[in-house]
Amino acid sequence: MAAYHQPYDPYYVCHPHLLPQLADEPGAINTLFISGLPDDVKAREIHNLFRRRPGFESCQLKYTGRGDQVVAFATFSSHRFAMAAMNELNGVKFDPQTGSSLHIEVARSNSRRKERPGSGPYVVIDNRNKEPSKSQDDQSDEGDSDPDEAHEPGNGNSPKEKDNTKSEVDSDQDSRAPPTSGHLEKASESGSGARPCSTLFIANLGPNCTEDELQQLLSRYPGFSILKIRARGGMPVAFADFEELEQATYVMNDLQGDLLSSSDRGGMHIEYARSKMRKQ
DNA sequence: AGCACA
Repeated sequence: MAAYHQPYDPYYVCHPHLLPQLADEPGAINTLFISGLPDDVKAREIHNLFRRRPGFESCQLKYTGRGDQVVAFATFSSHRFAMAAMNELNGVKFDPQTGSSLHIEVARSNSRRKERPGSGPYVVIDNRNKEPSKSQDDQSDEGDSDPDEAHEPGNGNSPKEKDNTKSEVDSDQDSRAPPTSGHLEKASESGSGARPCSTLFIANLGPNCTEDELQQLLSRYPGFSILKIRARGGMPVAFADFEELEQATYVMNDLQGDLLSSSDRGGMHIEYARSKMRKQ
């Protein structure tokens, strides 16, 4: 079926302002923190990565000054949109050459640094050691340093370092179907297609995955209660129950695509379980 | 793509 609005725009994904815009509770974070970027990443690349994601508002690239480390922030019009983008892009391979993959988390605080007409398309913050000879080389926008954002993100619970390897980033090619094509529906919590549940379903485990291995990993997260593994003849799958939905969601996002030492077929695939684990 | 326990 042809999209009766915008039939000819290959860049068309969907218009954020047409999507159901559930109001964020005050204080909701709508900014993502992106690390795992190659040190030669360009602001343009970050912009291209996010610009067609529903609800995208602005992004900025930041040279932290710690070595060549570069991080980025992307701001969306709502928390949900930010989560959707995070779920789609987290763990994605950003540079096929080096194999570096994106690590995306919710930022510690919202970016106040919106895209401003006067400041050019990309916001770049350069904290690299200012060599006397070399003035600010980038299109940095203003003088005030950045009091707003958080580098080492962490929602109070971020015990790990990752090495994911996942799908290819679709950054620039505009060939993606809109997640929502016009008609209203409860914005899906994305991530899994399933509806949110405080029990997680963990698949793509290797045949040698042990309950112990998963237990070790999961027990580092707040709210984790019970793990169950089923082999059911085929590959093992696991169910992990959490006290709160938010804690399950955090773990799903944090561990998505991660490799276990027993993994032999890629990283874990984590979704919300179809039903909450029965308390017993 | 794979979702159990009651």
